[in-house]
Amino acid sequence: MKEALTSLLEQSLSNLVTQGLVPECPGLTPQVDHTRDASHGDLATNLAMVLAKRAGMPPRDLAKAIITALPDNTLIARTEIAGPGFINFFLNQASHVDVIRQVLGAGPTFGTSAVGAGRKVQVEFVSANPTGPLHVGHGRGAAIGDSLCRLLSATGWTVHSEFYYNDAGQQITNLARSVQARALGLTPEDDDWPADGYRGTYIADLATAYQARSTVSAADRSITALGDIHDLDAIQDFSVAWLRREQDLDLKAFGVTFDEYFLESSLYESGAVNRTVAALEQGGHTYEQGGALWLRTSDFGDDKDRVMRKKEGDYTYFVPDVAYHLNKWQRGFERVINEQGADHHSTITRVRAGLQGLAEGIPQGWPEYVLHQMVTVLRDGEEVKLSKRAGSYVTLRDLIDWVGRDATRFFLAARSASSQLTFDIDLALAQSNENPVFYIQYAHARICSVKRKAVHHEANWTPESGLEHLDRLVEPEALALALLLTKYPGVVAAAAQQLEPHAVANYLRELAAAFHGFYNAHKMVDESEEGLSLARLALAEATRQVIANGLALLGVSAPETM
RNA sequence: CCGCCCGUAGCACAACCGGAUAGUGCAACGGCCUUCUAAGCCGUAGGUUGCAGGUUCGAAUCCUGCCGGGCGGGCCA
Repeated sequence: MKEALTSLLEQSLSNLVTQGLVPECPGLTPQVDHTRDASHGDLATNLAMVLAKRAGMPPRDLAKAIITALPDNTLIARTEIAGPGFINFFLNQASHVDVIRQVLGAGPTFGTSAVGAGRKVQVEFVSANPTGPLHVGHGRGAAIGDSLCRLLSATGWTVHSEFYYNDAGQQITNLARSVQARALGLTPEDDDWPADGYRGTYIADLATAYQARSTVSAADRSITALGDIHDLDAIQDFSVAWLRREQDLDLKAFGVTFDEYFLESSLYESGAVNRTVAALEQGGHTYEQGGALWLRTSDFGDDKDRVMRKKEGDYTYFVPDVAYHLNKWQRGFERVINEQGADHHSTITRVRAGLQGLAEGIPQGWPEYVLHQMVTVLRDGEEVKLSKRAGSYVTLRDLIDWVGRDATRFFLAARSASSQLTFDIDLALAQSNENPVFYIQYAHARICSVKRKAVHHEANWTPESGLEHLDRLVEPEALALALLLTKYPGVVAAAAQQLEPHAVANYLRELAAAFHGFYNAHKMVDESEEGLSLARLALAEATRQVIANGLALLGVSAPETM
């Protein structure tokens, strides 16, 4: 609809240029927007105000000229010049309801597009190290990252989702020592407890499982415990697998899966880390100082240089990160999106600097990042700290258990990633039945109920048969609802393009409200009004389809009954 | 001291990337079920968009400076 009007305006413009009223403006596409207020029409453009200066005409006069130059069409009932020079378009009835036919025809694919053209994009998210259960922050990353995958896929990209984790390193050694200490009967309160040990109760469970010689299977590995509490390597291998399985269960409960799990250790084993360092040295981007090897990241926009290899000979964390991203590039991902917590934002400059130093032709802004701000968890009015070591943090599993999967996903994905987020446990509990997600799901279930009713009423009362009676839809509530449906493809396209899943959530809330209003104002199934009832059924079904499509993008279920 | 993010109604958040009278949910108040799901609808109340300037037809949005909050600025990850 927007596109149709934009094209009409472009024709009007070229007419005006021909007449010499307006200078040529290459690259200018008229901006058509949905209005906020129905009294401003269905759609509006600010074109006259944008062009007024260049045309040397008052905006309202120019608006009049633009309208006069519009080609004949069947879409617009009337136009209006308003305020400082807006042109408001009032669509005719047929233009409003035509979308119903489109939605029913396209079904689950309504709103999808092919802008990605099948190109490869990799989305890395969660990437928690296997040292504890997933916390709320990981949950936010999972909700946003998974939704991004769905959005990109819906807009024609070939999406590869990936989870990267460190299965060796110092943190993992601490983990193994902690489990060993538990197995030896120590508790975090004892003096002999490892200095940087993990204190959570899951460590005790892990120690018990290890000593019981349990077998655990995670998404990417399976192992049986040896049970020898003096074999630190064995404890470490088992612990990693055990925690990977815990995280898998959390993600599964959250409805999130990955195409690939990538191990940091593999970058060392394959020699990729060493090759990366060698390439950076050859490129002349490194120097030695104080016994350490430094990378001149300041040549690439960092405010100071960074250590790559410590005095002791170990690499710092961002070196394997650079090697990892080179690997992504070599796998052919022209586009890579990393979704991670904002506390890691300083790695962006370093990783990009390292990649530039490799001179592999990697674009400067590659990879892209979506950073989500921290989640603050309130309980009893007090902040619960998200400390992995403390073991007292709120886990993703806790949230799912308390408020349910759908509400948790919606809550975490329905807000802009760049905003800090307060997750008030008590509020979430108290409002679990009044969460916005239920409002949307309820609209879906209601429509399903109406359809059941209609089918029982008369054999031929199906939404599809309503397509012949769309001219019966004339009430403001019906037309407003139909107009909202036309916005959906644009919402999906914008959300995918801007990497903002929360736009879909906001739209769905708006759509559900429009439906609830329509439902309450008009009887859907009325035996004395067959044509009208059928038309309303068609509109309801189109609404249901869009709600289902939108909820799917957020990974939220669309129940048929509630 | 420097960098990134943020500041919108009592609370949690939106605002189609510069548009018209700043919205939604919760909380508060008043109505609506003998009829399709009341997890709903209709209405009332609630705001100097942190503060002060600037840019322009037009600013919550862009620029500058303050104030306040979060996260970074480790040879930690």
